Amino acid sequence: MSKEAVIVKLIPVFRQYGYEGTTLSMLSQASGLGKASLYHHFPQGKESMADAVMAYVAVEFERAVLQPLKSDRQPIEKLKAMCQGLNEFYAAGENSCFLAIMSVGEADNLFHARIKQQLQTWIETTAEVLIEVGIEPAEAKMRSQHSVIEIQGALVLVRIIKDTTIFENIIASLPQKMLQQA
Amino acid sequence: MSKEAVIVKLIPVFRQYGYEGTTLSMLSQASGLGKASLYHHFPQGKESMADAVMAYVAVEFERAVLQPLKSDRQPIEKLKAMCQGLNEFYAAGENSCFLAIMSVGEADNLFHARIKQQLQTWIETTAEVLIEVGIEPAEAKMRSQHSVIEIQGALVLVRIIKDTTIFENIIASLPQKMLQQA
DNA sequence: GTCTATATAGGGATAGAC
DNA sequence: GTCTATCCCTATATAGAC
Repeated sequence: MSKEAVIVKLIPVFRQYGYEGTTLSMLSQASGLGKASLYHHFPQGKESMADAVMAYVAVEFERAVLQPLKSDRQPIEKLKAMCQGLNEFYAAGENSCFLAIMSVGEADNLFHARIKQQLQTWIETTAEVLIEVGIEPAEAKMRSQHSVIEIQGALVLVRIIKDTTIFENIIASLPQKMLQQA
Repeated sequence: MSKEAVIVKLIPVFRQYGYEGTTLSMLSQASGLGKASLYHHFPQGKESMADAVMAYVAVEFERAVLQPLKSDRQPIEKLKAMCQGLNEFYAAGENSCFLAIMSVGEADNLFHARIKQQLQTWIETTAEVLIEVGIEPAEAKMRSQHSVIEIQGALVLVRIIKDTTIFENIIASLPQKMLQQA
């Protein structure tokens, strides 16, 4: 099995149980590999498995969410494309955000710098699009940050209330909200 | 030491490390009691410690956040009082929300029903105030839910970015936002 | 009510055969 | 590259003295 194929199978385990709630037994079962086989792919053990999963997911996020913002379409179209990417990336809200899940406990000690960096890149990349339509940089940053707040909050609520329309409504309202009176 | 005094000392451990990231050794150290002494207070072990902590925090939330909404003041004053309570309860955003932290992994299996119930009570109690000023019940629920989304999202961002002004800004804007054009 | 000491299970991790 | 078998450690939990 390719390393990438293994990583893909580990993703849902870390996402559901968090770093410390995930055990090698779970990862073994999810991947179909014995524990020792996992150590062949990840000599540093659980920590490097989480590391690989985070890196893989970051690339997926870049592709699904950030790339659309860097295309040469109209700003409104870019934002709509981002929202489509968000809907896909978070499976309509059913997927918890890795950045939120991994910013707790020991995982936070291990990955904090990367998590913070990723979140800020997201905010800044979105802000660029707003600046493009003439919104003041400071205001653009605020709006962009606010959109991320809404998304993260919606993901928490969906996890608890189990109603994906909460997430879908937030996503649907995002583009207009971000550009309003611009 | 009284049971309540013990519970208070356990709170920050579960809040920072989550249910599965918290160990009895941590709880022992935080409380100043030996592991066996903790079992005197909580015969069911870690699960009942988390249970007691969740119940205690729920009472604090009720007092700080929900009670102000049930006073006989003007609606806008009630919302402002809630925001003051939120700021206190979440320590200006430095405290992660227990409902969010405990809705992950094994803890979610143990506590999901209570967590969902608590979140919905919060949303409904806030909605009552909006209905009081003539907002349609459906719209009141939406706005109320949206305010909780913003709070939860802000708590996630503060945890990662470590800037409490994010939370404070959200809180400051809440009352007006909830009542706008009502 | 708190302690020391201990039991038991499962966690992460490794050795070495195939 | 995957396995079986095993190691060591820590986690949860208990027994029983004080």
